[in-house]
Amino acid sequence: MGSLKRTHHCNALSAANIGQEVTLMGWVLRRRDHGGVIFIDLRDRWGLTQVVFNPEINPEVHAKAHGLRNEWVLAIRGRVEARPEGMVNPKLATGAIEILVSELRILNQSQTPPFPLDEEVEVSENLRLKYRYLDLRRPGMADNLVLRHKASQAIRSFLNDNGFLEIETPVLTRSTPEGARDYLVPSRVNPGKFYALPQSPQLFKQLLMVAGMDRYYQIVKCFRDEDLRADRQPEFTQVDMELSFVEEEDIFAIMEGMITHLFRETIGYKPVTPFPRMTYAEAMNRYGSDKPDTRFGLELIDLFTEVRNCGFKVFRDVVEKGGMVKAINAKGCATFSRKDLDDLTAYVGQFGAKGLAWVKIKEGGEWQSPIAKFFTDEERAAMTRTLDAQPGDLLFFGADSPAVVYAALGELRLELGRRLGFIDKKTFSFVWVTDFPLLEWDHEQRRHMAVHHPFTAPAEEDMALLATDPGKVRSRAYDLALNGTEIGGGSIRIHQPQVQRTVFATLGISEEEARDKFDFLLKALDLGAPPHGGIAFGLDRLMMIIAGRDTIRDVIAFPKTQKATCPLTDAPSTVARKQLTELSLRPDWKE
RNA sequence: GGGGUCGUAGUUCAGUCGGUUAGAACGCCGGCCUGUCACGCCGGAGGUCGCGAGUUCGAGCCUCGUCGGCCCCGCCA
Repeated sequence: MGSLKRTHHCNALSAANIGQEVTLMGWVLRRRDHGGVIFIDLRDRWGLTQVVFNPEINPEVHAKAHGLRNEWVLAIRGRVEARPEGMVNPKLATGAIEILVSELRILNQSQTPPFPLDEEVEVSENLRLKYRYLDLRRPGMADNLVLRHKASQAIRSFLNDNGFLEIETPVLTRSTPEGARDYLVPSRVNPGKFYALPQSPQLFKQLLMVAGMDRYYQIVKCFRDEDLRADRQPEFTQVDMELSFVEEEDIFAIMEGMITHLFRETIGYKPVTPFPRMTYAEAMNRYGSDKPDTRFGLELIDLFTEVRNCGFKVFRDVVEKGGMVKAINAKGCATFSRKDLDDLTAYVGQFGAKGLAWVKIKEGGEWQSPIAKFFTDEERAAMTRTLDAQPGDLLFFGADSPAVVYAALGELRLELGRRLGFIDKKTFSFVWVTDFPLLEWDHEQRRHMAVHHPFTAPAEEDMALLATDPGKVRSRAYDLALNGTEIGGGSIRIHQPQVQRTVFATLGISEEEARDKFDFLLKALDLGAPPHGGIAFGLDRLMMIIAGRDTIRDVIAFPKTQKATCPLTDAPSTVARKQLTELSLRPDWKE
C-alpha cells in the first residue's frame, strides 16, 4: 500500500464531501470500459463507490486502469466530484458522487472468480461453501454476518445491564448419558479415556449457581453428533443463561426484555409483550405441535363427541382404541384439484398418516366426499357445525393414534399455510409453551426418558405422581417458539438432592450409575445449592428468522454440508496412523 | 438406516420419441467505443453431459450401481 492510508470506506462519501482528496481501498465489483472513460465500482464490506478514470485528465492512470479485472484489490487516490447533471444514481448511497482518480495502485490481482459475486444468479451451495470467502463478499451474506454481530452485541449489552456475568465453561468435558450422540475426543495422557464436546454447558452453569454467581450467560458453541437439517448443524451457537432465586415468571419477564432489545437493535422491530402463553397440551391439541406457528389459524378441531358413535367404522374404531379424530377446515379451499388432494395425501403420508379423508362443502352445504355416504344427515350436520363449515370450504380429517394425528395434521396445517400464503416473514409471532410432561415412555428402551433433561424440576403439585404415574408428571420446563420454530428452551432446575435422586431413579438410572456419572452434581446440590433455573436460545435459528433466511447455514460464516463436511477445508479428513497410536486408538479399517 | 429431488461450458439453465456437429444467457479472451452504472457493438475460445457398468446399430436421454448437493423421515435430553 506504500504510503497510502485509507481515508474512507466505500459507502461513506456523499455530496457533502465534494472537492475532498480521498483514498479508498477495495475490490473491483464491475468495470465499464468505454474506450475513453473507464468506470470501476469499488466494493468493500460497507458498500460501493464509482471511481472514474479519464484519459484527458490522467492518461497514464487511465492506461493502467485498462487492465483491471473483477475482484482485483485496489487502492485509489482521487478527488470527490459531483456527478454530471442527470448522472446521479439514486439506487446507490454514494450515487451523487464519484472519485476522479489521480493515483491507482494494484494491491493484488485475482483470477476470474468461479461464480459471479453480484446477487443476480443463484449459485449452487456446494460451490459457495467451497469458496466461502468469495460467497461472503456478496452483499446479502455480508449483511447477515453484520446482523449477527449486532445481535450478539445487543444480547451482551442487555445481559450486562441486568446483572449477568459472562463466564466460560470447558469444551473438553465428560460424556453424560441421555441426550444426543456426543462428539468424543480421545485423551492422549489417559489411554482409553475420552472427553466429550458439550451438548450444552448445562451442568457447569448449574454449578456456577451453586458457586453464587447468581446470573450467568455465555454465547457458546455446542456440539451434537446427529443428522443435519436446514436448521440443524453439528456445531451451533447457544445464548446460554442461568439465574438463581428465580421462578418461571422472572425468567419470562427478563427474556421478553432481551428479545425485545434484540429485535429493536437488529431490525428495528418491536415485539408485543408479554408474549402469549400456551400449555403443551393446548399447543398439541390446537396446532399438533409443541412449537406452534401462531401467525395463522387453520387450527385442529377435535371430533371425539361427533364420531364416537358415528356410522363410519374407521373413525369409530380409532376412537374406541384410544386414538383421536381431528379435522382442519381449510376455508375457501373447495377449489383444490384432485392433484392437490393427492399431493397433500402423499405429504401427510411421510408423517405416518395412512390416508387423508377430505370433504368439499358445496353450495347449499352438501358434502362432496368419498366418505360422505358413511355418515347420517345428523352426523354430517354435527361435524359441519363444530367445524364451522361453510359452502366453499375444504375439510381434512385425521384419524389415528394421537401421535400420528398431531404430526400429520400439524404438518398439513403448515403446508396449507404455505400454499395459501399465510407465512409472512415480516410477522414475528412469539409464544411460550409451558407444562411439558417431565417424562415420556421410550418403547425401544422400555423406560421413561426425560423430555427436557434429567435436571428439570417436576411441577410441585405433581411430585406425588412420580412414584405412581410418572408419565403424568408435568415439568417446570418452557420453550419459546417463534413462527413455528423452537428458538429457546429451559426450565427451573432441581436444587434438592433428594428430588434429583428420585428423578434419576424414575429414569432407571441406578444409585450406582448416578454416583458414577453425576456424583459431582449431587454433591454440589448437597452443599447449599440455591433454587435456580435458566434458558438457552439457539442463536443460529434466531438469526435465520431475523435475517429472513430459510437455513441457518446462511447466518453461519463457515457451515457444514448435510453430510457434516466442510467443502472449503475438506474436513473431516484422514489422519496419520501415528496420531492415532499416540491416542491409543487402533483403527481396524484399511488406509 | 430410509424416502424425494437435482447433477450438461467458468456460472445459471435448455436439450423433444434414444438418432447428424450438445445449445442459450451471463462470464471469459480479443477488437471498437468519452458518461456508464447488470454500459453498448463486433468477433472468438470454452464440454470426461458427476463417475462406473449395462441395454442398443446408436445413450446427455433408458436400466442398475456408485459419488456428491439439497429437502424430509428416523435421530436431535
